[in-house]
Amino acid sequence: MSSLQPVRGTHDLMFEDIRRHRHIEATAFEVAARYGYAEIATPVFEFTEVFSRTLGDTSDVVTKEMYTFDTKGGESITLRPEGTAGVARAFISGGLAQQTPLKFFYRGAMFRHERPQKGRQRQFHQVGVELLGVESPQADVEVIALAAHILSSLDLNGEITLEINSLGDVESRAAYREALISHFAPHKNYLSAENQERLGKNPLRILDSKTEIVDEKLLIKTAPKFEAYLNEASRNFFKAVQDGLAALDIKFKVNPALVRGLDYYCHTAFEFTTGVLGAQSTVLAGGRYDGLIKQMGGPPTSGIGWAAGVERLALMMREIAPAQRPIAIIPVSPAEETVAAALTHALRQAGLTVDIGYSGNMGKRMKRADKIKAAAAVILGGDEVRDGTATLRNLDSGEQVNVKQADLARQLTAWGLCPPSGA
RNA sequence: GCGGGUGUAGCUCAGUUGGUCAGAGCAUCUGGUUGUGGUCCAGAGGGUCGUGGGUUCGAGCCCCAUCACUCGCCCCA
Repeated sequence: MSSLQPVRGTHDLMFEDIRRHRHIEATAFEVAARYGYAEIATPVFEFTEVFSRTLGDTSDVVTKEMYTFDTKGGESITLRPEGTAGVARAFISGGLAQQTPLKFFYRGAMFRHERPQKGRQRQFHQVGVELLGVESPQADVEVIALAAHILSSLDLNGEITLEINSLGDVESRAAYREALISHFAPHKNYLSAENQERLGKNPLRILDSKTEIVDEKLLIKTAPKFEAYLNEASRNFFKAVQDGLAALDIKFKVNPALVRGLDYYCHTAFEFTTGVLGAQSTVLAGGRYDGLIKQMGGPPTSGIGWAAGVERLALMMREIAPAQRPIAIIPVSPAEETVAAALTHALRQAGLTVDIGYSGNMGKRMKRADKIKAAAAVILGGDEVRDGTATLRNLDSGEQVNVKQADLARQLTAWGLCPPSGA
């Protein structure tokens, strides 16, 4: 193994890649801000129990995918595998219960020791939101609407569909769990080893397993439906969410197999998926977690949120051009380099994007200007320096004029090449 | 974690049954054009064939291991 390779499952982001990431994060934040969400940045690592307590011991994320290590002080800390636990911890340790409702947006790197694949890395990035302290189904609607709004703002290549489901409240879920167990337990032998294990820990998860075995398929297909076990309150809640989405003209499909394993999830679960990313089809997912903050030791507080995978969205995005084409300053000979440097500085101060090369004759510098897609070249030779002028060449049209150095910005504006200066 | 596939120049890839097979295009650099780019022409540089072993007279090609990527499972964003 070469030590000069990046660690497995990690990536350097540059050029087009990082432009896409920035664009996704900026768009997500901009739209979220319109909905009243404020940014929160929690630490990249937390005490291990922040995650182990919230994600539970049945979750693969906790049981085998976390980057956990001991500090010199003997504390166990973990690189965050997801964003919600950190926000919930911040809510508790900051005593924010007095300030609900709270709307948070976050972005950043997450870490999971999974087997890498396209759209699945060990260090990856998410943007996400959490809405804390609102019990009403209106919160679910808003959070889903925000997600849909962001996704449509990104102009993605490929269809994205929204699926939702209800996990009901505690009572409904307990009843359904019992029903599933009594449905599957007598035919346990038809289930795969994985599903037999789930039967004990997490019977809901059996519903969304992909199996090829006919008998198992049939068994899953004939399982009782959650709908029948939702109590009235849960049913009303789910209906309110669906009505709310319909009122906003947001298309969705109810998918009874869409489940969450952890106990603190309740009511709404939703996923935005695409067919263009292979096995990594989920692009954004979330749900309601009314039990989470209490389970972590805070005051009972309802919450709902989602997270989206930046890498996955980036894979679906069209090309992002660099923000601004530069102006290239080109001294004809070394004698003009000092003046050229001063002019470069002045134009940058005036708010222009200016590039100057550091070597080569004029022909090479022109080539470089072309390669970096400069909009115009400012040519400074002996004559120009003597007269306090510059030769300005429009690199798209080939048009070329001699102007006073002080008039450069004006001429660029006339050509439509000079963006409004920040000044 | 499990099961497949792939790995040759900076990039995209060709390399027939192991015996001039180390190549092409693009990119880069140089020159044609020492005050004018994008086109064109000519030329040049660049590869321990992912890495480490093994088989063989001989391995890019076969075998083993390993690393990375990739597809599916799993899990999830």
